[in-house]
Amino acid sequence: MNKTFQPWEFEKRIYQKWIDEGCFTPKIDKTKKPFTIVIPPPNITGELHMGHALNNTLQDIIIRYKRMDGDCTLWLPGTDHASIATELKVVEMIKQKFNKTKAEIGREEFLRQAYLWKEKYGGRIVEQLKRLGSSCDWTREAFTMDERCSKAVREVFVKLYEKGLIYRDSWIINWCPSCRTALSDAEVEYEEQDSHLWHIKYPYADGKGYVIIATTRPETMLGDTAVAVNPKDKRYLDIIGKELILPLTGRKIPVIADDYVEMDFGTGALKITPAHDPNDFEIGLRHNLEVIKVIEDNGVMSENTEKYKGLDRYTARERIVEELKKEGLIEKIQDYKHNVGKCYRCDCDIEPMVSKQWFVKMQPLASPAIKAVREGETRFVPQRFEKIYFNWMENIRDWCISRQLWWGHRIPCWYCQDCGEQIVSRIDPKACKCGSKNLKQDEDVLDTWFSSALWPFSTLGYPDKTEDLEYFYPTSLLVTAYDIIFFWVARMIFSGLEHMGEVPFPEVLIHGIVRDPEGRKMSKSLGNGVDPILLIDKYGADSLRFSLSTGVAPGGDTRFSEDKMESSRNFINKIWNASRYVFMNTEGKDLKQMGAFEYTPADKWILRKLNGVIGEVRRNIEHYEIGLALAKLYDFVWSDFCDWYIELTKPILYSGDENKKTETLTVLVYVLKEILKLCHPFIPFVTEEIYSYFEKDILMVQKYPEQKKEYDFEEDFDIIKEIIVKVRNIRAEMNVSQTKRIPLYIVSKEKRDLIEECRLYIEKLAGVSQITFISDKGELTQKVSNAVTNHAELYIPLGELIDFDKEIVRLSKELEKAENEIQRGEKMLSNQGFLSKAPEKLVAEERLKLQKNIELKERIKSQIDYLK
RNA sequence: GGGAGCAUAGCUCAGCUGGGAGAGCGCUUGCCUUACAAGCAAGAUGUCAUAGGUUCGAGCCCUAUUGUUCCCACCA
Repeated sequence: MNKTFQPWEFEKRIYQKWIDEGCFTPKIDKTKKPFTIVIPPPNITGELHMGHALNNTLQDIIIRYKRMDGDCTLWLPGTDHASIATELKVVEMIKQKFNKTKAEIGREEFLRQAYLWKEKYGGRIVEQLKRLGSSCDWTREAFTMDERCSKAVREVFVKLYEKGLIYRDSWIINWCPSCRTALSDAEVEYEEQDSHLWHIKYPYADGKGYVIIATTRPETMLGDTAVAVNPKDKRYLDIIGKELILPLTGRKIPVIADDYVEMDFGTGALKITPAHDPNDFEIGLRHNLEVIKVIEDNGVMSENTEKYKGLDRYTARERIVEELKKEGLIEKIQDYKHNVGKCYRCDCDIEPMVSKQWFVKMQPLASPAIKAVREGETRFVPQRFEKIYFNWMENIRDWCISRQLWWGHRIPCWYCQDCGEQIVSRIDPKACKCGSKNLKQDEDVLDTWFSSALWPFSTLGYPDKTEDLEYFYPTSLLVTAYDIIFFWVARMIFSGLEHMGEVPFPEVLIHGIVRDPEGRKMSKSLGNGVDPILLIDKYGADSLRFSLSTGVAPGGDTRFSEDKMESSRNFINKIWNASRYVFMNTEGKDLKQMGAFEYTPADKWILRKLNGVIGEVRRNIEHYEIGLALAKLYDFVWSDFCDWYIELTKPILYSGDENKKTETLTVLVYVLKEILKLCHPFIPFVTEEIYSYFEKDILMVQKYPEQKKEYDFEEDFDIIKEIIVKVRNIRAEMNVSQTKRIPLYIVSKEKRDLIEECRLYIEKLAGVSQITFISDKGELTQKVSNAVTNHAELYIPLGELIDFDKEIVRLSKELEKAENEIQRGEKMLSNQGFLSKAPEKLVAEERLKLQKNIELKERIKSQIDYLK
């Protein structure tokens, strides 16, 4: 074994071994409990980022744990076609390669190029997931546009259409003028921007005066078809029903009354543009207003705007304001901050627009989905995210699912060019009812999230009743970041309920996002992102996994810094070297059976500790408290196993007693192997590699450690530890050289046997040359330094090294501590309320502590007197 | 406008059902001790944001306040 841990030497080899042995592929066994996780499919356009790394590390920890614990586990991987993101990439690629636009190259060729692109680059993220150690069943890898998933998409679309839950209509939608497609509400992000509130005069048609309206979007005025006021607004009561002249157009528009208008905002008069504002659109419907579209799909002014036609919407805004100023129709311009909708893919300003699109009717789907979570069929961890879910589901609007793109699932609807019939069908129709064969398929594709919503069952074979679907659905757990609860989690829940009649998973583990060392979100524009692959190259995948999962609590964000990578690597190196110590001492030796010999006090101590940590780690993982589990392992491995147990084995290994040596090595190897198993889900590569030095078998398929009753020893080895620490303490304070061995005198009545048995440990670990038991300090004739523990008084003759003043100061501090403790205990025990209401066990414990502290105090006091 | 989270050592954060404040990094001192200097040993460090309340007992529960981060809504 190398002196230091060198992950690049074995990570790829070990991953290949797991693959070759088929360790990731479950064998369906109906007598076993299935445990299934479907991966949140990364976009084929994506490069692995820290968010993916965190998400997949958590999934892998849980799935590896469940696999070792005996469940029939499936972690089903795959990728998402990411319709907008991929389309943008391919458009760019085509422009560079052929200097052609989408329209010029045509749909068929575009799709051919897109598939070529996908073949070339789409698999990259999958390779990156493998570097991380993800134990996905790659034989079941899915893609949202593969045959299986596409079949599910079409089935679901047709089913919902036939049920009347999918419809096509002209409605106000979010339009991205840059991506040139409609978007769902969830795909719009709002950002506060500095702007103005323009107050514009709209003259009465009868020529007497004007109404002033306030707007943030003057360019849309060309599409105004009314001005609305609140019916209760006394200022405007008499003008309701009057006509106004829309400036710059001369068109006549009415003044209408609608409750929606706030009286105390702006002027209390609101211009109504049904074609370009969602609220105005609703008002327009109520009042039957004309819809005049003034902005085109590409963000320029439409032909309805006459002389502004072809201008960009923001240029048009400036022109219009200028002209209004010229005509004296601008009352005032206020500075104003407001929220502007942005496209989540390209960051372009969203234009609300009336457009003919496909929608999913949400009400009937949302209600059961709300009920399911409310009744606990699906549980969010942590629970607070349920509120977010409810809030969204309860206020949901119909879901716009059509996208004016080519990369995606084409909408399975055909229009008869002769009779106008609309045919929605599972299979491509040959002819219309009217006999015409002149059919044209809808040009649009579906929202990417429409197919991801089906992921937990489409990947398992739906709509076919496959063995996988039968056995693995519903899945067991979903692990995802909180930022896609709406996009994905919520939609999977209602889709699962609707199409499978059952929630897709009983639990959702929500985690946070990875931030930079300053707590900022990692982003391309800030350039503060870190490439997980580079980190893996430098420190190894295990270090990255450890860094990401240490300190994570469900739902919490985590800050990442390279310092964490170093301390993670150091910990792994610690395990590596502890193993090296064990390996070097056991190589080629025959060991005994556990239980076939007498354990030393140190053995009993470590076995008991091991039992404790097994219980805690198991419980933490079951509750998805990954960070806590890891902290406990860290502490056990480093402090208990390495710092103490290994050191305690040295006196025995370096003694000449071959029999004892073999016994100690037996325990040492046993505990180490248990540690490797315990740590394996978190740091799979290094544990597997180390295990191979000891066993031929594969570690990842071993049984996860369980607590063993026979290791729950009654032991008081902590007394020995305390003696060792105290002696070391004196040595450090008295500046005794580390190599100098010193004699130790001990007064101990009740623990003398134990101390006697552990003599060797104390001598070796505390640098003691000889332990002598005495019955009273009066027996000592030399000048001694001393320390007191609860079970022993320690005396160390140090000759001239002793500084009595220093000693007295040190002991006085300890005396003070003991006195404080006594005070605290007396206060508690003199409290009637405590005595009568606190648990008996606790009261008894406090009594015992008090007793001990009083004894301790007396001993220290007598030491101080002795020194004076 | 509605909602949620967070506030604990110099920094990053744990602290599970209320019962003597913890870790890592950093810092001080001494050590290359035959697994490991990516290390060992011994240390120092806290008004648990503020003010009330519940309780025998509060970092933890309740109320208010302050600061901070985020999500949703979109009054033009």
